[in-house]
Amino acid sequence: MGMSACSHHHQASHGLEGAPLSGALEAAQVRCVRLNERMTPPRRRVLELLLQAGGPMKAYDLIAKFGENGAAAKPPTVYRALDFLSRQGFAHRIESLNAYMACRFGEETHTAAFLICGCCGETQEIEGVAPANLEGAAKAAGYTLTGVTVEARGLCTPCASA
Amino acid sequence: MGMSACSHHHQASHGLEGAPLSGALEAAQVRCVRLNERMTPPRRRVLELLLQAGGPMKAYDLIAKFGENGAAAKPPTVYRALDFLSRQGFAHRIESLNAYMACRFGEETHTAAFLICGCCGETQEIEGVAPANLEGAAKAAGYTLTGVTVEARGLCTPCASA
DNA sequence: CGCGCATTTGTTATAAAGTAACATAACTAG
DNA sequence: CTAGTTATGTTACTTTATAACAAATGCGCG
Repeated sequence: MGMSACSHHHQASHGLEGAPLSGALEAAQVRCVRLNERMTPPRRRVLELLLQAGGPMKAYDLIAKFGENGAAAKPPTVYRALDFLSRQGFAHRIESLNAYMACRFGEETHTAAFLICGCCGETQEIEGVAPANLEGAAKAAGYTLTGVTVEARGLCTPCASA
Repeated sequence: MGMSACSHHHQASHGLEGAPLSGALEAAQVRCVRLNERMTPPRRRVLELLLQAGGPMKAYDLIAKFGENGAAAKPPTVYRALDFLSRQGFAHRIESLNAYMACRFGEETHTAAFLICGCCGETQEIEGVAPANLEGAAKAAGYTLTGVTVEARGLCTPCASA
């Protein structure tokens, strides 16, 4: 759930802007065309906000920032865009934060895993940490796997040393 | 979030009752004494409901069932008990379901991992599936780990064959 | 083209999940 | 027994998310 109270606010921004931002949006667009999916204006706008943020965003912050001129969106507009972006792998829901984040990696379907600082909220998506033995345990229990969520809690360097 | 619609409702109950139930409650009580923690009536009651259910329960279902004679609890009563039970390892929050489940294992602190059927909701806690390389990835990113959540989605045997 | 179907969006309303804040009570150490 | 801490009771509210249905848009096809 929430962070522990933490007095030191560092939080490098990590967000995209300018050419990298439009490049990432363009790449998403291209990928949609290839997959026969539609990158519509609201979907594109939500992805843009996530890429600009460069970290986890709450749904209602997206809703508040959605409109170009300070106007908010209606909740379903943003939730539907988030559903789409998650289905296509452009974004992930971070369950333990009730937040959403642009996917850092390419289109290959990976096991999304996150390192979350419990103090400042800094969150990184990481690769290659699929749980060992999970396949075996699932098989033993008679489950066919469709996806795995890994969310690791910890302290980032600045928070640990403060 | 929710399950995919699914017409077949099997769901073996897995819940405790009678002697096994009171035994489990007694064991929790004993463990609390040893750790100098207090197994108070509301905490005990919430744990009892979780053990009886034998599977994930929503907070508001616990709230509704809390009172002995059909009376509901106030939300903070149950949420506080759930916080306590989670801290002590008697229960886990299942992030991707917004639900809570009694811990199936003993007191050793383990990485809680779950197999969740996306169709019928059947959920099992499993052991020994800590993510490979997570320690390394965390270290590389400068994180000190404090805990890990693993939630695997899939289809249980009845749902897969239906 | 223009008709029909599927997908997406707009909109209103409401459900579900969780917490803040503060008063009261119960344990526990001295 | 009294002061401090921990837990509970209670009211009110915030945050998060979805249902339901109407309007619009895109898209294949005759």
